[in-house]
Amino acid sequence: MSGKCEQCLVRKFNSLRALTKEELIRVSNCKTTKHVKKGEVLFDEGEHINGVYCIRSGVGKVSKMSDNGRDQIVNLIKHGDLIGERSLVNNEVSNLKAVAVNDMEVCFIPKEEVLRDLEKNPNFTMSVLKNMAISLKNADNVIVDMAQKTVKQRLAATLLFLEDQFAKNEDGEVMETNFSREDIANIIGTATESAIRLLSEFKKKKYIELKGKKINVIDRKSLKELAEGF
Amino acid sequence: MSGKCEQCLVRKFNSLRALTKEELIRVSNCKTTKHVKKGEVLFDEGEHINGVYCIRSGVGKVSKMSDNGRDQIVNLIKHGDLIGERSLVNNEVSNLKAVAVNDMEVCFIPKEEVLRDLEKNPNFTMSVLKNMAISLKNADNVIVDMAQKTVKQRLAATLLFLEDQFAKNEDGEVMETNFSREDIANIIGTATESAIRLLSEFKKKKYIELKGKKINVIDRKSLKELAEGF
DNA sequence: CTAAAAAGCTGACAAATATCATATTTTAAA
DNA sequence: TTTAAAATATGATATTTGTCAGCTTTTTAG
Repeated sequence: MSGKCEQCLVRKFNSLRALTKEELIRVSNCKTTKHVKKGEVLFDEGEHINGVYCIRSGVGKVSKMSDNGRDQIVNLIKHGDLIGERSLVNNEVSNLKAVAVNDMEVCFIPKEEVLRDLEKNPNFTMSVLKNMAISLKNADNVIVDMAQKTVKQRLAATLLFLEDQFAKNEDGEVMETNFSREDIANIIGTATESAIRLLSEFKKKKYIELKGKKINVIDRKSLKELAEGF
Repeated sequence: MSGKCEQCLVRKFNSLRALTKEELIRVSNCKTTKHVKKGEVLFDEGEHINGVYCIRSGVGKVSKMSDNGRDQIVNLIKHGDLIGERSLVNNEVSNLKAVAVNDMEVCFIPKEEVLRDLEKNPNFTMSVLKNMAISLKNADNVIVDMAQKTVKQRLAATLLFLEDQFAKNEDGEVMETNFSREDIANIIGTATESAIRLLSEFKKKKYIELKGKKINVIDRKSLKELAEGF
């Protein structure tokens, strides 16, 4: 155990903020905290998760293996995110795999406690419902982009997204995320070589700077126009 | 008004089955029934839906316009489906457009009634939540397919899906759905010509029969293998 | 019923993307 | 530190997919 949920700021970002003080104390008492090193698996496809994870720090990738044997990343997670509610709600094994991209600190809240709160606290349930509705809307947008945009457009959009969401950590400091070229390819759904090639092209056109794994966007406007199809 | 919800079998297929008898009577009294002719718009992007639609009969396509001006179909709806909960839960205008593929009969339940039931009946809320979790899982699968499968594989998968889900109506009779070649292209995310070309190829290979709009799958096995990447 | 419009179809070609091969650089392990 | 393995990079080429053009068939409106 590491710290109390009542004092943890991370919960402010997710549905746990809808819990009452008493519920939060109960959660705090039954939760476990876990360190997941870069590259380690938080949970895998087909696993019974039996609870939800609340991300305290670090970055993770959530993916699903496709028939052709390539992992497709369907979500990225960072501090404040809650993951596992879906499998929990439907009482199913996980259909996704979560791997740490950077070292992560996560709290695990057992299923029973979450289900109890869902039953007893309508505010909590509505909050989970709202979050799921937002996720579903985002998923629809991703489907449209995957279906209709070129790889180049998707890469441009993804670079902007990563800059917005993962360039700084919870304290606003510059964060060194460890997304590999393969990760980026698996986000946009293309071959690793294609992703690398396009990154080189963007670099040549001075849209971005490449410093090892760190990608700095230097021409937001051009990337944005590209992503939206100019 | 056309019939009472209490006696409508369609509700058995969706979250409305979680309502109590009293709630159902209230719903029945405030709902309105609407006929939507083939090609007509049920609701459009940016519109305040202000309620949910329960589909009694017919088939509809749910799509989103992409930046490049092409509609991407993200969902197909038929009898028993409920649509509009997402925008309702998040109190947002619709991000999607729904158009009738065949003549439809739909019931509209006003927002206030649905919100009231969500607040008062935890079983209903949990049911909506479960359905949304299922939709989210499906959306993830679509993302993976869009990103990782070829157009040919996606067409094969879509033909099987349409055969399973839309070949027969609510009474088990053969249903003549009116999906155009363009609709099919907009489901799999490709150019209409490409979809047509591949359909011709599948016909030549005796995977399917083409009789006007009606597409009959005659070699499920081959299509399945193709879709899964043999 | 008939004309016009829309949908369906096919070919030719161009553009986008994947694959394979190989070299270079970076990272991790001994 | 040294060495092996992994990640990154780039070229050559094959495959897939999109676009444009023209034609035929089907549907719709008058």
